[in-house]
Amino acid sequence: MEYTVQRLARLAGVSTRTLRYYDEIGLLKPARVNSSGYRIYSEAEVDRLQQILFYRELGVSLDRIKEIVTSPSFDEVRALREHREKLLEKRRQLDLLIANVDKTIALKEGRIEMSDKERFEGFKKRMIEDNERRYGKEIREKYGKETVEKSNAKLMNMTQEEYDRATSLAEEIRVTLTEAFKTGDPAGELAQRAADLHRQWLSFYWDSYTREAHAGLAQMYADDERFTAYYDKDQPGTAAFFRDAILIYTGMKK
Amino acid sequence: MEYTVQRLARLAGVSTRTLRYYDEIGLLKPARVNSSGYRIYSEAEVDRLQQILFYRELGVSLDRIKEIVTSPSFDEVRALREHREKLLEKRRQLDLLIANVDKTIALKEGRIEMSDKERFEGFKKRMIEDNERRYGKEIREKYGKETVEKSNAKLMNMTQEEYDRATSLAEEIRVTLTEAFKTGDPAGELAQRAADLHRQWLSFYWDSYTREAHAGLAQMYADDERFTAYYDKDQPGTAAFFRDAILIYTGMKK
DNA sequence: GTTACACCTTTACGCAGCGTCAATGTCAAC
DNA sequence: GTTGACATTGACGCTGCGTAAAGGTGTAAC
Repeated sequence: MEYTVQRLARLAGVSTRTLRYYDEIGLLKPARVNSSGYRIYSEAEVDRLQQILFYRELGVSLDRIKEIVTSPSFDEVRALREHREKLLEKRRQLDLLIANVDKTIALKEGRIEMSDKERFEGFKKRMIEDNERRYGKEIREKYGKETVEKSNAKLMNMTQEEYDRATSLAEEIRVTLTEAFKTGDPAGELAQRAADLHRQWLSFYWDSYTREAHAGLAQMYADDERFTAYYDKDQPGTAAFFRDAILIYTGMKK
Repeated sequence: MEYTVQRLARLAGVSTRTLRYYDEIGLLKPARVNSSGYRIYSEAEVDRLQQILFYRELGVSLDRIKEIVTSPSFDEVRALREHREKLLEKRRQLDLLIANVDKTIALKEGRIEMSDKERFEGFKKRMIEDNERRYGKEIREKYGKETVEKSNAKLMNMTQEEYDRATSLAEEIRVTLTEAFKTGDPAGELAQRAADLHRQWLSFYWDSYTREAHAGLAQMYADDERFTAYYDKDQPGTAAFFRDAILIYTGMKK
């Protein structure tokens, strides 16, 4: 029995375009081509198409299907297992999305009044996500993956009291720094107090403190406009001043 | 504060290409364009971008996001709800896929020995699926959706005994028909017996038997090569002969 | 003043898996 | 000889950008 494209297409329940595409990508070539250029398929191609469609229904990519059906020694089970993993990952993503959509709907409707604790948890998570989005890749490159993960983990484990303490520390730093800047002396008492407060603040996020890392961070503050924008907001030059203060504090500069 | 593409891109953690694309599709246009054609964004655009990215993370399509962020009166909750439905549907599909992949892996590994009953159930299902794929659309058009659904439902409800009986009936038909064909007389005893057996066979699949439907099916058998291929395999002409026999049996032809 | 270099622009192909014209050739039947 | 069904290749479109390529700007350093 021989089939033209349309006959085979109807037999298998696919479109002729699909068959031509499969020919094009070398997934299913016709048994022969007649003198007018018509594609002629025979039984072997019917079987192969059935196999192809079987894997397609499982969501396997045509590329992968090609590997599977062309090499008879191909490890189908392994391929399927890997495919399964991908599907599971997709589902996890989907579940996350759905949960987030649900939460958003509930929030927009005002149905859920978040408790302080929940709000706090959500806030911490968002902070991490936000930080990730903004600086994640860069910081990971500079400080290594582990440092960042640990920092995030530490933040997630902070109690609200610790968090509040860290937040008020940040505010204290800002105030002290503003005053210190007016003295113009990064080695002065005020500037050094700001640097010390910053060390305390840091230890809320960092697992272990080293003067080198602290100095490195200070340098980054001054180099990166996204940080300087924050410190220089009221008094341009503050970021650089703060860097100098920390460099002196950590002993990296006289 | 004003931003060039790259600054805004870094701030929001997206690529410049993304921003230019959003400009292109009218999702996020810059506040203004300077004399050299540079895109200049300001605070309002930062906010809007944050909103866009928020919905993007929920998996909403850019088209939909556009609707949401452009018209302030847009019913966000409804949009989210619809989006949620789509996500759920996707997950259902995924779950099905995963289950099928699991089954396939187990089968290929030979881990599960299907019981006769399971094998039978699976076989019935496959038969229906196969029939669906091959003839579904066509038959639905000819006989109406209901007939087909009922037929499928009946098949699924058949016991194994009934199923075996139907299968052996089919074999009996084949044998009888082969002999009848040799007599060359579609009105003869053998041919009419074959037609009667076919009626019995049909009643396993059809909810209600009518001579008209039977005759119609016979006509289809002879017209459709996918059926004739089956009947004419050993003796070409058998399909037409069988049609004549049934037409006589049903009184549609003298 | 120019040279370097980072940053900007538009244009356009590529990705998966086909759907959907469009323009044109072939085959069997009336 | 003409219709009508079926075949062919070619090419664009869909989503959401990534990734060149080719060329203009901005600004700091020499």
